[in-house]
Amino acid sequence: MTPKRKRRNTSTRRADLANEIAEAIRLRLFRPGEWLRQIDLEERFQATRFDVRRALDELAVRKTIEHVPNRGYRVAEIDLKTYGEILAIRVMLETAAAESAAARIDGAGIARLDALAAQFSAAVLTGSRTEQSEINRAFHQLMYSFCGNAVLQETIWALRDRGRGSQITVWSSHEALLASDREHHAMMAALRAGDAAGLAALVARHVTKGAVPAARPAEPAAAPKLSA
Amino acid sequence: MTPKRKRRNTSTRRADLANEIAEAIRLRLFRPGEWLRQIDLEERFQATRFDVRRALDELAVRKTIEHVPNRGYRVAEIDLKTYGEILAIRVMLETAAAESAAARIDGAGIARLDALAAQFSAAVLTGSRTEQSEINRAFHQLMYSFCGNAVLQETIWALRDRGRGSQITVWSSHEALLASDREHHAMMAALRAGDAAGLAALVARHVTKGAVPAARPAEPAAAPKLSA
DNA sequence: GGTAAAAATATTGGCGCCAATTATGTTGCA
DNA sequence: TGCAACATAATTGGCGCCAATATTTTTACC
Repeated sequence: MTPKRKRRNTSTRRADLANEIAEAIRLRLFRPGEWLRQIDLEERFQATRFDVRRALDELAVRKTIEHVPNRGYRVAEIDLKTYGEILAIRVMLETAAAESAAARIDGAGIARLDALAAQFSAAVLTGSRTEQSEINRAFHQLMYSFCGNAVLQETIWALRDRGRGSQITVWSSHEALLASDREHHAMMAALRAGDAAGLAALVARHVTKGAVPAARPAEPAAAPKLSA
Repeated sequence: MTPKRKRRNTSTRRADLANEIAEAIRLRLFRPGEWLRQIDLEERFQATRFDVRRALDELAVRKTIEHVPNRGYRVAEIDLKTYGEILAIRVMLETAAAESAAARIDGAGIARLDALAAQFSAAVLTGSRTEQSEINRAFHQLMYSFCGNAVLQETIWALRDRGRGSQITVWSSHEALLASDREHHAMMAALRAGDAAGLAALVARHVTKGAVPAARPAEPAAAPKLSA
């Protein structure tokens, strides 16, 4: 097994490695609390130790992982309080982004979003959990991309990524998954009708209800409070 | 000039250096667009080159500075569009934080805030611009600290720091400075009355009006829009 | 056999060296 | 003098080495 490409462009490598690792964490290839050994990452991503360390540092700043001196880096585990805090902020930002998107999206955009909603519907039946997750991500990403505020989008995705390392089952049951799917189509209807307020309300519920603590899946979704 | 302390605790050094540099940028010791030469930073902060590079990397991730490969790092210059986008988000988050703080602050907290408001009033008359700025920062920091949402606070301050590298005069005139001072005291009145909605409205105006483009200082503050 | 000390192993992380790149200064030529 | 090509200096940044620290295994002793 000779190293296929020990060193490639070197400038793109550096920048993307952090995102590659972040994606692996999103896909649950590394679980919350798990240690990320530098040697393993070197091999898995065919990168130099130096680049690995840089990427880990970046992810630590982004709070995706946690750094323990002389122990290493591990996927961040966030407690329920912090998770609730993140949700509260997400509700504010995502409703705002959706409202703005409703006012700015055009026909072509709606068509593309529709396609993703349909893809999700299909994935609910046949796809894997990670497939569903990625399509869901793409749907919301595309929707918020019409809000016209790049910083707002960055902030939203930073928060979503940060909330990942929690003991939360995003779709705690198949019914929850179906509910998400229905809500996507309801959002599309609101978008087509130009009903910004309605869309915002849907998004608020979607964000809050989509993620239920794994321990108590039947808990009714509380009204979004600012503190957990 | 012998180096007083070339290496100190080494673990705190690393973590704090980024914040020290960030503070220097806040205080305008480095101006937007200015290059941060690693050798200079080494000497000024008595740190090793390695630590300097780490700190610069961190600030680049935080978007406080910008990295140009093979050129180095420079204080980020943000355009008016991005600045507007940041303001729009800040209005959302800071009004929410203020509203929550109003419901949770106690008498002792109000007293401490009052002290800072008084300090600001004094600094308006006698203090330097950076003094005013730091006291103002402390005032808002303390106020938001009562909101009960740590992530929200982090997010707010990340955005405030990020908006710093713009061609904006925060207090474009002495009148603007006086207005800020008056608004601080108005906020205190709202807090004492437990008027969360009133406080939120004040904060929204404060955030939006406090920062006026230097080029057109007389422009009336527009209603907060989501996109710039 | 169980526990504690000690050795061996594994992993992280500080740091210096120097190649690559860019900026600056100088020379030669029209 | 103005411009371009070249030489020189300054600066960044990749990377390997190995010391410091943590973890596991072995050994020794009760």
